[in-house]
Amino acid sequence: MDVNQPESVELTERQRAILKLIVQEYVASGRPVGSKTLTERYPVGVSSATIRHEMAELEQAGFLQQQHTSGGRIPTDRGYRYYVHRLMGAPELSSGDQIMIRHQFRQVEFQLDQWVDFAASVLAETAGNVSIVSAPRTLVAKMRHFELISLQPRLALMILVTQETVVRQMMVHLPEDTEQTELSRMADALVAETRGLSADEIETRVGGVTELARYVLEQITVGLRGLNSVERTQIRHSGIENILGQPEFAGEEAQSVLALLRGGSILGAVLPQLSAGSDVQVFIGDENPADALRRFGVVMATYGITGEVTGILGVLGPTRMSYWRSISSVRYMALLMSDLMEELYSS
Amino acid sequence: MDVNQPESVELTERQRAILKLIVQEYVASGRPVGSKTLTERYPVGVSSATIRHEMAELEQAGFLQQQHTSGGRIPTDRGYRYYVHRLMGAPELSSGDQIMIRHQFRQVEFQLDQWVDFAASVLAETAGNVSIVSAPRTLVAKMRHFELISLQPRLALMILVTQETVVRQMMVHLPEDTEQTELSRMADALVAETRGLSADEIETRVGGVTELARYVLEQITVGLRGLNSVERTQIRHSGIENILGQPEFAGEEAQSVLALLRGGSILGAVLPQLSAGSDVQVFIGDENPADALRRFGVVMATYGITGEVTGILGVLGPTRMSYWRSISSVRYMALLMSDLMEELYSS
DNA sequence: ATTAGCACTCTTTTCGACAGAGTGCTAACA
DNA sequence: TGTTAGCACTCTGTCGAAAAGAGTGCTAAT
Repeated sequence: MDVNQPESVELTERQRAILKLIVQEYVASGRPVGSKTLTERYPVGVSSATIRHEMAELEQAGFLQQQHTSGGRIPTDRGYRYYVHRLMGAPELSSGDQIMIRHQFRQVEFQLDQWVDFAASVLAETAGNVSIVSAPRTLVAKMRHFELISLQPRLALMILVTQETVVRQMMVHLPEDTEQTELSRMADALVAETRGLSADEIETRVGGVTELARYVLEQITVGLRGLNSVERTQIRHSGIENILGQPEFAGEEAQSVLALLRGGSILGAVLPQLSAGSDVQVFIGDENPADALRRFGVVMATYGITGEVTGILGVLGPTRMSYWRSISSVRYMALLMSDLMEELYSS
Repeated sequence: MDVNQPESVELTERQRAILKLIVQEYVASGRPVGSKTLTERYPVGVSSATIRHEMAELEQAGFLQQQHTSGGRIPTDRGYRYYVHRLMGAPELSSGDQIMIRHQFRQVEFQLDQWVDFAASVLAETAGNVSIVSAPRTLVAKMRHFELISLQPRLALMILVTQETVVRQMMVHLPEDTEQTELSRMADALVAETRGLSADEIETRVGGVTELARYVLEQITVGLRGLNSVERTQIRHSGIENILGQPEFAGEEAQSVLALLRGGSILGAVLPQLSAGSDVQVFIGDENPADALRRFGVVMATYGITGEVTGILGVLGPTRMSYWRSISSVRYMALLMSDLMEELYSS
């Protein structure tokens, strides 16, 4: 277990049991849970008065909170945190689910883009939340191949393939009228010269011979840089429906999620906190750096091959969400995607 | 004006004025409109009783409907239809908006994919609804160029570029270990042979020499066919938040929209009705072929170059939506996208 | 043809009462 | 000393009646 910062305060065995039940009950029902329901619904060996007593202490310690004087208690962010860290148990997807998911991936076309899309939708499904997945990004994109295809005398389509087989296409306005044959010849020459180089290296090491070649090289560096700039990183998301049904996201709240996802600003909100390579990371409510996420729980992980290609993936839901489900799903999906990357890039 | 089927019934001048006001008022407020509010809010020259009388006739004629015995009237689908066809006036975006949009497009990278995305978001914004945009599709994709890039001895990345400069990448498992040089040589030869041909033509006319070449050709036909099969047509959408705030899409209704968009089934629901090349087409409530769209208004248009490349684009909203805004936005956007296609494909 | 007036219908809001759920505290109990 | 039963109290949610508001159809007068 390495699901973020530990919790120092010690609770009695019974308090922990009660906290656990409260979290689970609240996550399941969505309604604040009181001492009586707890004793009725679960075979705790004590009376409601005792539970009340313990609840009061848990509240004192900051694990529970009351929204109204009467009306049961709900976990605080800290309560969730304790639950996730100490009470929840090891989150692991059932092997049935694992096999099913892995099998589904085999059905999908062998292609990065599709994997990312698919991962987003599978993750949304298994975690029952909104999922977000970024396409993996290389630290430094390196040229593998490029093509120039003449469209008009002064317009060409440039197709750029990196070492990591990421393909990017862009239109290039040419400084002078140029024939396809000429373009092809130049491309061949430049490919030979720039293979395996990064944008920086191309810029310093390679001197263009003709003006045209210089211009094309410049475009290539632009293209390569574009591939590893964070701003351009695309985020796919899926499963907004999952979150929409829930009571806490009635009207306005729903819009805020949508806005978050559309602008792609989740990335900015979440990314700074993520340390690559570690296990699944969980941010609950206030723990989120971004204000907009204060009322959400975020479960993220990185995937890929450390030091080479990495992407992020995770889910986003109300603070009151099933962390067990989310964490197990995210963890497994990160593992799976890493495997796939390994497979794709082993060369 | 050519916004779909005309309406035969004749109304008096006053009835039309009243219908127009009712539609506008209802679209704006979302609440059924009664005779009194109408006389209070607008300078109609008659009393509420007269309005009531006329309303009763409009209801008889099928343009209005009452949800409850008391509580004002709302337009029927037919009422909207009449409004759109006869009362609304020519929908045209303000020239300011037009210039702004066109200018924004200049800022975007010169690339098809980006245009489609961008069109979706601009359209959602200006129409204030959910927008859907399909990438333009050629009737028959024709080969222009392809590349094979060796990844592993038996795995290559194939990049396929059509005459229309649509790029598709796919992984190809090779039947035997093959070197990059060998792949390149074969690709060059096959490109020369297949340039300008469609999948069908490639299949019949070109006989592969080696087993490998035959296999690659087969993959190419698969790739080309994939590009013009309807099922694969991707739909981008944008602006779900716009629709979410509205009262009619409180809980469950919202989910149905999401489901529609996610599955990509809107395409299937809308496409059959669309006749290419004509002006903007409007489907109001029951006029929609698909059951799922019965409570929506749909405004669609095709764009592109007739007979060569066409895509669709449009918006989707509650029946109670501003048709004027939607139609003018869709019309302008279709025009703009057609211009861009023209520019891209003029060669 | 229009309109003022009227009786009627329905929806929405408001308000009080009441049940339900939960709490804290205290006193008794083991 | 930890546990429990009991009690008074608080707050929420629901139910129903009453009132308000909006709209309608009809009729009779203009």
